[in-house]
Order: sequence, then C-alpha cells, then structure tokens
Amino acid sequence: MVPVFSQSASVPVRLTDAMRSVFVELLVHGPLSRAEVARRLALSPSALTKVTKPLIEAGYLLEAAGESPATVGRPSQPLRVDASRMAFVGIKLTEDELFAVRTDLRATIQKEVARPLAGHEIDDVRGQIADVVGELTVPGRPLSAVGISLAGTATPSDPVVHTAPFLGWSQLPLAEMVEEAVSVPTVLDNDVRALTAAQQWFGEGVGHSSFALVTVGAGIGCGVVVGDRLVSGRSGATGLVGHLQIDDRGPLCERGHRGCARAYASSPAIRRSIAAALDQPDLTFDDCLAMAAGGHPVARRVFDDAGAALGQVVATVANITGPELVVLSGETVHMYNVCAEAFQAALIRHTHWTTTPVRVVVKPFAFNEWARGAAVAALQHLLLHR
Amino acid sequence: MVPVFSQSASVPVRLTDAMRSVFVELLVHGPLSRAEVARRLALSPSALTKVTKPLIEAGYLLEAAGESPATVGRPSQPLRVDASRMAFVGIKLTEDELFAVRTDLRATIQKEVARPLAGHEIDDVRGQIADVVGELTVPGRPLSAVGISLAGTATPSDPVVHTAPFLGWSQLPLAEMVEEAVSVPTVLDNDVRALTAAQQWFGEGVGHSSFALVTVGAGIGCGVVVGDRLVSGRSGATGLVGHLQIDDRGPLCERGHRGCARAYASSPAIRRSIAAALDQPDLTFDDCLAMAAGGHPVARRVFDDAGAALGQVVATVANITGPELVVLSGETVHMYNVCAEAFQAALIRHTHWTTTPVRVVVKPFAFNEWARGAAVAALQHLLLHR
DNA sequence: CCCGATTAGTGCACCCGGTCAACGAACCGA
DNA sequence: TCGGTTCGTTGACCGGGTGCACTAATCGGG
Repeated sequence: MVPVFSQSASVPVRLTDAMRSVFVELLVHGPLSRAEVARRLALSPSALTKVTKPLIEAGYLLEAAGESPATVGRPSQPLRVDASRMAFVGIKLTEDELFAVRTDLRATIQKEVARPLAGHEIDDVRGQIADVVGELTVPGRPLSAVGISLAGTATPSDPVVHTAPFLGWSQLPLAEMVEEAVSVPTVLDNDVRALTAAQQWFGEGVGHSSFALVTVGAGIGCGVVVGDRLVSGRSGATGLVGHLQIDDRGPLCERGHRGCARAYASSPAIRRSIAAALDQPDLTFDDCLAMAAGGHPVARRVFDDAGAALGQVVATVANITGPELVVLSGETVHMYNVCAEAFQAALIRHTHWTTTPVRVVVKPFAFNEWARGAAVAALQHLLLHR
Repeated sequence: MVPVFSQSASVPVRLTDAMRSVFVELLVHGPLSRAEVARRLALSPSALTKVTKPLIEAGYLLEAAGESPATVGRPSQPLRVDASRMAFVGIKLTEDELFAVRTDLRATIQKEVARPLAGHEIDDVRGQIADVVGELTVPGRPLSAVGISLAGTATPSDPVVHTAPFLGWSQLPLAEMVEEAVSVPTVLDNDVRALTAAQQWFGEGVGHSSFALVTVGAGIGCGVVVGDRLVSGRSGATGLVGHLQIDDRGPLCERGHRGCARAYASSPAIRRSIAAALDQPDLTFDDCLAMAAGGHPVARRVFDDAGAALGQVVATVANITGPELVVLSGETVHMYNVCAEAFQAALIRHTHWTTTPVRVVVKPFAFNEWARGAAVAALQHLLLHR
C-alpha cells in the first residue's frame, strides 16, 4: 500500500484503510468538511483529524477556501484533494487508431494525442504506446499509472488481454510488456468498463450506488455498477448487449443475427441501412443524421428503429440489474435527439410493469472520452486495489 | 450485534466482525479446520483460536470428529457450526396459499406446514402467519428470526411490502405487524431473491462469487449474485425477466406482450397453449409434460419453444451480468428433461460470440423450497446485517 | 456587547481486535 | 528415535480507531 503515495512525495505517507477511503471520498464527492466525511464514512471526528493531517502535510489534500454556507455553529473547513498531485495516462486502442490522454487525479484531461495504429503487431503497438506515454509525460512529474482500454475481454486484476477480436489478439500479456517499456504501473481494462468507471467517479454515476452505462457507436456496450462496485464477470465478460435480440425479422448483423441491437442501432448499421435503401453508398453517418433531423422518411424510420432498439436494450438491462440510473453515452449518443420519442416509447414498453422506467441521462460524448476512461480505470485500480 | 448470539445462550457472546465472518464461513463451507479458515479469511492462526474459543464455549461451534485426511504434519481439527443452535421459520405467501417451514441454521427443514390463505385481508393474513409460527415453534426453543417471501417488491432492509400484485398489497408494513404479533425479528424479501440466497449459502451457488438463478413455474424469475453479494435493485426490483421479449410473433401474455418469456415458458402458458391447440381445456400441466415426453407433436413443439425461450433468458442474463454459473430451478424445472436440446441450442445461439456459454446447473425443486428460501433470507439478514 | 447555543476541529488517554514470535502438540517417514 | 511438517495455543505487543474533554468559530438574542 505504501507505493501509491510515497512516490515523489517529500514526506512518504503510510496509508491506512481509513486514509484511503477518506481520500477517495474527497476525490469523488468534491470538497467536504472533515465533519461531513466523518459522518459519511461512519468514523469519529477525531479519526478524521488524525487521518487528514499527514495527507495535508504531504500535499495530497488542501484546505479549500471555504465559502461560508451561512449556518449556525463554527463554519466548516472544506477539504479537497490536490488534483495536480498525480498524473495518469489513459490509452484507448481501436482497430486502427490510438487515443491517449494525460489527466490529473480528477480525470481532467491535460494533454491529448491521437494517431493511427501502424499495425497490430504487438511489438509495433508496444513501441507506439511507449512513444505516446513519453510524449505525454512532463519531465519532472512521473506518472502514477498508465491505463489501456480496448474492446475485448480484459480486467485490471489481470495483466493479459484474453481476447481482442478487432486487434486479432488473444492471451497477450500487454500490461507487463508496457509496464516494462515505460516503467510505470500499467493496467488493462475493457473499454466500456473503463468508461463506466469514469462515470462512476467523475460523471453521472456520482452519488448512485448502482447504475448502468449504455454506449452507442461502432457497437452497443454496457457497463454495470452494483453496490458501488463495477461488475466484471468471468474474465471481464459483462454488458454484452450488442447482440441482444430486438425482434426476429429485422436487419442482419455481421454475425448473422436477424434484428439484434447492433444491427439496428450501431452507427455503421444505421449508415448502411439508409445508404442501401437510397442506393447512395457514399452517405456518411452524419449525412444520415442530418437527413433524419430534416425529416427524410427513410432516415427517420431507420433512426426511430434504432432508438427503439436502444430503448429496449436499456429496459432489459434495467429489468435485470435494477439500477437507479442509466447513463446513455458513446460516439453517437447525439443521435438521441432525433429518436428520443421512439427510445422512450420502447423503454416504457419493455420496462417490467411492476416498476417505473429507469431514469435515463444522456451524456454527451467527446472523442477522447474512451482514453479518459482508461486513465480512470488505472486511477481506480491504484487507489482501491493496491 | 449482541442480540444475534445472546438470545438463549447461557454464555452471552460479544460478536466481532471476525467472529461473524468465521461463523459464516464455517456455516456455508462446512467443516473446516482453524488453519483453513484462517487462510480463507486472511487472518492469522492465532486470531482463529481467539475467535473460535468463545463460540465453542457458547455452543455455536463444535469440534467435529475429524477423520484424518492422511497427510503429513499434525492432523487438523475440523470445526462445524451446531446447526441446531438456532431455529428459523420461513414463510412463502402466494395468491391463495401459505407455505411455512421451520429450519435449523443450515436451512435443513424440520417441520413444514401448508394451508390455504383465507383471504388477502391483512389482518387475516397476519393472524394466519402468527398461528403458523406458533405451530412451528418448539416450546423451549425460541426462534431466531422469521422470514416472509412473496412475489413482489420487498427487501430485507425495509419492513414494508412495496407492491405485491397477486395479493393486492402496496406499501404494507408487514414485517412490523408480524414482528409485533410473534415477538420475533421478522424480515421480508422477494421470493426469487430469497431462493437465490438459499442457493448462495446452501445450494449450487456455494463457492461461486457470482451466479444467477433462473426459475420457471407460474412465472419466470431471476436472482443475481455479483461479487458475493445478492443484488437488489431499487426497492428490490431485479431479475425481472418474465416479460423479456423472445420474438415478436409468439403467444400473448396477460399483459399484452407478444412472444415474451412467460408467454412461452411459464407453466400456465404452456398448459394453455397445448390445451387450446388440442381443444382439451381440462389438460393439466403434468398431462402436457407426459404428452411431450411421449412425443406428441403439439406438446413437443410447445415445450421446445419453452425451452428455447428459457435458453434465451439464461443467455441474456449471462451476457449482461457475466455469472460463473446459472442455476435453473422453480416448480417446473423438471420440464427441462423434455426440452434440453432446444434450451441448449438457444443458449448457445444467444450467448455473445466472444464468450463461451455459461455453465448451467438444473436444480430439482421441492414444493417447500420457496419457504426454505424465506428462512435463509431471514438467517442471512440476521447474520450479516445485524 | 456579551452570553449561551451550536457546530467544527484537536489532543490525548485508552481500548481492543488483531499480529508476531515462540512454543507445544500431533502426526509422518526414515 | 528423530527430524520434518503442519496445527493450534499462549502472551506480549502494536496500532488504528474511539471517547472525552477541550478549544475554535460563528449565530441569535437579551
């Protein structure tokens, strides 16, 4: 447990469980007074002075300039973590690109890099990762951890990529290899789960002990948090909703399923459907979206179907896991605007009749959100499991 | 924490967290030596003597007559819990019947009672529950807890039934009322989750940190355990797979869904389908099952469709939650025998292609299993959350 | 303007649940 | 019989957390 906070600290700090949980509470729930943290974590007030003192002395916590909330009694002295105290690099690998960001402790992006992937050969990829990490590192400030996320089966608890179909990898000890190359603790994770982690600590999931994240983009993904814990099934296989059957007469997906979720709602499928129906093979997804927004009947229908498929996916996930909230995100969430009614109708229709539909929050998506997720996955792993 | 172990103990025991976890470990994982328990719970050997001594003295643990496992070194001294040290009553309420059992600590049924429910009027039900509890109680031996389960939204953390459609109840503080009537701590729970709890501690779930239970009977139900914790969504709404859409052309359910799981696989739906097709309204479910076993084409087809629907339900649950195992149970699981192939085919077909199908275990079901589940729910609540 | 009321934070003695280290116990095989 | 090995116990000790008494800082009211 020592390594987490000793590196680059003038005063090395020996971490106790209470210190860790206080730190995480302050990191996630923003500035809070000692008294408030004590109440939340069921600790005594005296424990809190004892715990926070070394963290403040070592520079991890700051006494935030407290604006008085105008109440009786002695005003509280809010504490916050010094987000700049640590730095992380998050990397998202896709079939043909590498996105990387450097973030601080609060997952604020400080620098970003995107570049094409030279190939899928592991040595090349390792080299590119090492280059990017070097590029993102500020000389005097060592990184605390590196996170790598990809579409495939991988978990932070395990340094090997089990399968990554789009990269053609299986049983690849990527974390070890990168760790060796860059000399920084490195953590792997599934891309959707990493994104869920980011939402859990720094996004819409804050304050919810259970929620689900559903992503739309090149595919449909899903991450689940239950009892404040990010679920990862056997070898990281959770939230595989991409091929959920919507009906049995719909469009075909690349695996030969008729009417599965990704055949309806993934961006390539939407584009293909409209392009094919109109015999305009060069239409882009954005063209399609514009057409739907403009009321074009074909585009409208395809997007309505996509929205309905998404609504059914969300309802199904909610029926099974019972989250307080579902966050909708992904590269093409903005399409929600043109299919909101279809989505809501399907959500209501497929929600089990004994409950009310889940609350759904649409979370706008920036292209570097995936890489940011990887950084948060690394951060969480460092703070919780070390 | 004191109340759990002090009642009726000649020597009152003050429980620590370690004592609780050691006790549960021994309860669930059978006789184990101190050394083994210490390893499993990451405690020191000395902690174990310290923890077990008072529990042995108070009669909660016994030194089991150790059959030597023939190994080098000093033979270990297995410990086991004295299952007779506590007694529980579990009650399952259905629309028109009340099933109740008395169990020991290991959920072994010692006495059972079943009787028709006089009505849904709360005072009558409360009275009947109190009668049954009295009937099941052995004079000298007070009960440790009473568990009540029903189809509807209820959680052990909360003494009120939120909704119980088949009983026509909503927002009913049943636990308080019963507790007052019988003077024993009383816990409510959803029936499927209670059954899942029983599987988790004393059934197929033992040894698995994540698994799902899918039940077939009058309806289709599902309970989920993730990270050793039984999932209960907002107000206990989880595992609502009954109306999962299987296709969009199938039979109608009572809520007007075409082709949902319960329209295919619930026992009333199966019976109705076959009775209607053959125009023999008096056929029973067992008649139908016998016909299918005998190769009758209509019955065969209906049961195959039911099996396929179940397979799809299991695959969907597994895709989303990623359990190590799925346990198949419920009043009519025995129908699995006549539709195993259809089930397996659907399971494979709907399992996400990046993973292998979950392991499925078919668990035979006795009619008092529901009530036993309620007893386990009470036991778990007493041991973990008190 | 002072004085209780109220809430926040600190210092210090203490407690108690665990570990550590040393040892005794009970088996094996040579 | 004796070393090897694992199990279990004992007693000293350690350290994280609590309890309590105290100080700090603000408010509203007489």
